[in-house]
Amino acid sequence: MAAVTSIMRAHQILLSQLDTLLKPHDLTFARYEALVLLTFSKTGALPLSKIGERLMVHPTSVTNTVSRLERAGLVRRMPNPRDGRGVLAEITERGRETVHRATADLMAADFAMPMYDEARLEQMFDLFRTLRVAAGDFQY
Amino acid sequence: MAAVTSIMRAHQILLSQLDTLLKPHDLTFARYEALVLLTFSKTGALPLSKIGERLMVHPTSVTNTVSRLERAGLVRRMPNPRDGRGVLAEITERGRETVHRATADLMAADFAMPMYDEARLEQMFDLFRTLRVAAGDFQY
DNA sequence: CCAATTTCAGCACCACTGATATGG
DNA sequence: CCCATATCAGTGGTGCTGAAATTG
Repeated sequence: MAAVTSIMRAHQILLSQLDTLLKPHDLTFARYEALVLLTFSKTGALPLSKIGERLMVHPTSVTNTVSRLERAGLVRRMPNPRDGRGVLAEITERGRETVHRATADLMAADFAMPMYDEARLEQMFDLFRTLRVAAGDFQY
Repeated sequence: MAAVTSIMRAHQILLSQLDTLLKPHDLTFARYEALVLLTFSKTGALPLSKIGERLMVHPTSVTNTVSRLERAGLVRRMPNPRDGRGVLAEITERGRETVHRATADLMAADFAMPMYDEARLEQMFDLFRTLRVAAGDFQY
């Protein structure tokens, strides 16, 4: 139980600090994650379904997130040429610039975790890998 | 960054499973935490301000949480005899029964973390202690 | 007079359900 | 016909701000 509340509290603290760092860029962490995902894709565009799968968020939440990013001009919707049912979210030039600046800010703040060295960060990642695999995250 | 998203994902998975376990008891994890805090206090009653401090939640959120618990009959509001400005939230008998049943369910499910042994849970707690101390949690 | 406690109205965000249109 | 994709409307939960009433 102590471990559980520990995760809850850590998440709460982290998210709050990250959102504060991202606020000047008009981003929340959820939106930032979506943008980063797009920058890491080859063509800068992904079907909404893929985004939801990778970030483990509900389809309606993806629609909402993409709509907000689109209103901010960081992403644009495109019909999926390989599936008439689908929609692609494509990152715009402004989106790339924004993600670049935001990432610089986050890195300057050590992603709000300046108190850990590389070894401990890796330890943390490894610990949670077990949980995430059990929950079906990491679906390669 | 991988460590950060790792925490985010783990939290998301955990909270979802915990809330599913708590749903039959008409509780969310936030409300469960508040109830547990009350059962652990000597008199079964605490000022709202103390609850907010311990759980690190905003004063208005405490008001909201307590109101929901009160509507469910698990808690009742009392004037604070030692501070005319304050309000005490006192757990009711039904509240104690509910928390007891809910805790039994959570323990039966190993708090949604059956994949970890004691050593790893402790390791997790210790890792996050650093972050929480830095953020002013653990204000003894 | 200032500070602390609590409440309220209101807003943003996220998760979800249920229903719907469209296409594979 | 069934399934997948995406959207919309609506609900519940949480987190905050700003303002107010009450009391120390």
